[in-house]
Amino acid sequence: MRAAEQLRYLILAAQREGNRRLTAMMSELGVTPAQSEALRIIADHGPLALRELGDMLVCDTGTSPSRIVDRLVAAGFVERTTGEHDRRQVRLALTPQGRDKADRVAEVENRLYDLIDRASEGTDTDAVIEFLHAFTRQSPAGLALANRLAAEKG
Amino acid sequence: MRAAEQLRYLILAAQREGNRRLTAMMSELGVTPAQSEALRIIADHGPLALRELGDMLVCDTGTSPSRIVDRLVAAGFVERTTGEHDRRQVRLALTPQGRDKADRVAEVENRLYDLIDRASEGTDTDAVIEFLHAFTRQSPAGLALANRLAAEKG
DNA sequence: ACGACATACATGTCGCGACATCTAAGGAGC
DNA sequence: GCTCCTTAGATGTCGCGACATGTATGTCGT
Repeated sequence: MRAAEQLRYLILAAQREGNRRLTAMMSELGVTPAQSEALRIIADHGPLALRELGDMLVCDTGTSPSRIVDRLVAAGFVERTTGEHDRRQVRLALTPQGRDKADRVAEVENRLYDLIDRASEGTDTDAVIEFLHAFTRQSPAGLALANRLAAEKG
Repeated sequence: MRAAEQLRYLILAAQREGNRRLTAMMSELGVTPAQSEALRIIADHGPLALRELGDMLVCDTGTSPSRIVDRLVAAGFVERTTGEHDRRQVRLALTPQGRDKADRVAEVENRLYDLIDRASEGTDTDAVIEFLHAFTRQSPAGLALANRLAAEKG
């Protein structure tokens, strides 16, 4: 089997396994991984337009994440408001319950990251990060992550 | 941002981007990435039971891949036959068109792997493979890949 | 002011992908 | 032979994830 083929399937397998675990961990909060990602972005980056959220979501990079937000609104975590200056826009803000849920999501995420840290002991993660970064540069999902990192610094 | 978090999103982004490209490349053959994977496994590992196929699929590792096979049967690429000795089983075999399609899929895959090789020039892919392998060991998707590698050697 | 174009978002569709549940068929112990 | 248990597969459900399309709103050129 070509190295590239192995790489392809390993990346797929790693994503699946990570998502499987995260799904299990997040289910105790009643949210899915995709919902948790959106929740955390809204929590961290304040009231946002749907487009701005979409620009930071690694999942659902294609179209606007209307339907993920639908569920967050239905669950009472997010409030949709029509933009004041631009009536096309939608402003997304967390409700008090949403803020609370986002905090709990952050805790669960940290548990996941601890797991990842433990699993990657002894390996040069920086090299892996560098490699994957080069791989995803220019891709929608890669740009979403870059946007998130940029916003974190600014 | 924690390294583990970056790793998490980079793996997600890499999978998404890879799938996006593969979808585009496979669409000229009228098959999806998941269908192409199943097609190639049946082509390489002869008549198979559905369970055996499931044990080698990195995608759809959960339940049996009945529905992916449904579409391959509907497209005329795969033939479902009830097992002779065990009437619960289903034997999956390629039709002549399926064999032809599998060959074309293999060509497209090689084009993808060439792209990956070119994109990973100058990086130590073996280290990345080692890392991801450790990461997916014991996971369903990881085991599926291991099964495939084992069958390749045997 | 108005028409062409662009942008923000919603919505329809399709194929997964994970989970739960159901049915049929086989096998083991008695 | 009969019950209990396991296994193989099919099927229902839900939430994505990618794509295409539709609609309302804003903007720009003239």
